[in-house]
Amino acid sequence: MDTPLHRKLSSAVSLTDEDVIVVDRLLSTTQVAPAGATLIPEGHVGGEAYVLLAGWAYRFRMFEDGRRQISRLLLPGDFIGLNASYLGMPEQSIVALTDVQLAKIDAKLLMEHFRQSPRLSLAFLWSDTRDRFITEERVASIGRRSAYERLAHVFLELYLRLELIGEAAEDVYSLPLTQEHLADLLGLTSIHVNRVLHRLKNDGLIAMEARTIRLLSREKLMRVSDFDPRYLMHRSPK
Amino acid sequence: MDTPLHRKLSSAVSLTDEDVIVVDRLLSTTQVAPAGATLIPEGHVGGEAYVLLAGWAYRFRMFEDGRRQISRLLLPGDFIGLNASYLGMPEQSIVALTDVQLAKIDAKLLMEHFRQSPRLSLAFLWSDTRDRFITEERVASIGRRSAYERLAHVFLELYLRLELIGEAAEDVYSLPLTQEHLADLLGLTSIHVNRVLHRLKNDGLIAMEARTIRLLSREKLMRVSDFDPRYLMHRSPK
DNA sequence: CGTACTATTGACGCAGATCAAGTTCCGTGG
DNA sequence: CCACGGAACTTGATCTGCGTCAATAGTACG
Repeated sequence: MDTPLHRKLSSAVSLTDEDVIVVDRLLSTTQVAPAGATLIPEGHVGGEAYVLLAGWAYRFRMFEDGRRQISRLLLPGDFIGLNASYLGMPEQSIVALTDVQLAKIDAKLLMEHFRQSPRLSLAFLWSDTRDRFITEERVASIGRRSAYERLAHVFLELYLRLELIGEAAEDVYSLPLTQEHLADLLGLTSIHVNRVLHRLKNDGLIAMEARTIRLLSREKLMRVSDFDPRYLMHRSPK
Repeated sequence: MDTPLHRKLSSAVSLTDEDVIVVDRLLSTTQVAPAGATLIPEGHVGGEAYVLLAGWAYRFRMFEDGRRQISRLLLPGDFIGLNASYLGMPEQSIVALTDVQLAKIDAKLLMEHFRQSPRLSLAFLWSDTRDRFITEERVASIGRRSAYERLAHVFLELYLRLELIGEAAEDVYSLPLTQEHLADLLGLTSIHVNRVLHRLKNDGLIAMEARTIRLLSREKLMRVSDFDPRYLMHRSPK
């Protein structure tokens, strides 16, 4: 098989055939949900864990007065609520951004497998650590980068993350985020995102049409945003 | 023994005597470093892993033009570079904020122990997940909270984290951060931190003298910052 | 073709940055 | 015990990136 999850895990470690079988079995019970569906409700305890097989989702913090901050974007191959489920701790809300396909996974059972396959547990540790690094780089973005730099940075990040799972190539990928999503992800308003997006286009850094983005100069985007790809823990970190 | 690490881990799971012995053995080789010392240099690969036994440290991202963002504050009982060490991946810089006492740990050996003690590995998974939630809440802070709210929030967070390890009680704790550290942690300038700190004092929310902070009204601080303690995954999440 | 998102554009305001001086606090050495 | 030097903290004046408010225009779908 050649799913996003397989690509992702085997980019980190060389899985044996047996590992692959274990992973496949994990993904056996699939289901779908439409865009906008709540996958994990706010504060839900001991909930289910999933692998996102197709489509995008996001995890967010909602404030009492309506402010919203997206804390993490979930792409195909990413885990949803795995740690919280296993620990029996509450999760933040997670909502489907597009129509999604999910595989429900049994967290306890998965942890059981880890005891048998060091490679598998290493791959998951890698995935977990990478998610954390992504969030820490987001802190750096929101805390210290300008709006222009933040957008440049996130478009590069998404390209590399999607490329890893075979969903981006030749500087082009499908971007289902609205300007409001981008704003909530980057700590901005959608109005400002709109203006800065135009600047990026005018400056010849990106082109967008119909939910598709093209990076016209990764080189310039990297320079602009002081992009250091090491945090993504991919193989050939430029 | 009753170290911060023991308190932290046993707050999550009930460790057996044997687990405690394993943990103790991990902490056998201790060393010290002065305030300002670099514990992990930028981009260092396959480095050492430590447990912070005493003192504070921080992990940060430095930009080419000198901007700095602290991505994580490390308190006694926290792990330093554990995942990165085990995975052989590069780490961000980590610097001692105060004089610190460290125990070098062997990441491979520790992972070995996990295979034998489910409780121990659960405790570490809890710690890891909690660190991630803390960072995600920081994203929410920097992205959507005002400077006033951010400071209120971080003072509550630090209180609860320190209380867990027995280093804060009765709304008072020692706060070795300078205003510049606070600024780099919260995505502000030290000048603005200074002004807002005065507002918090005038409003009767906190009092500070000689590197010690007193929370005069946790109630008000929580209201102001829309503080939801669940993300810290402590036992009695009020 | 209406209803409801989503994107766009302009005018204006403000939280927080920047610039520029001080001042206070300490640790250190004479 | 005091003088010195460098952090750390203050305070004021001014500027600006981004937010807020308001209105319009696409677009998508039922």
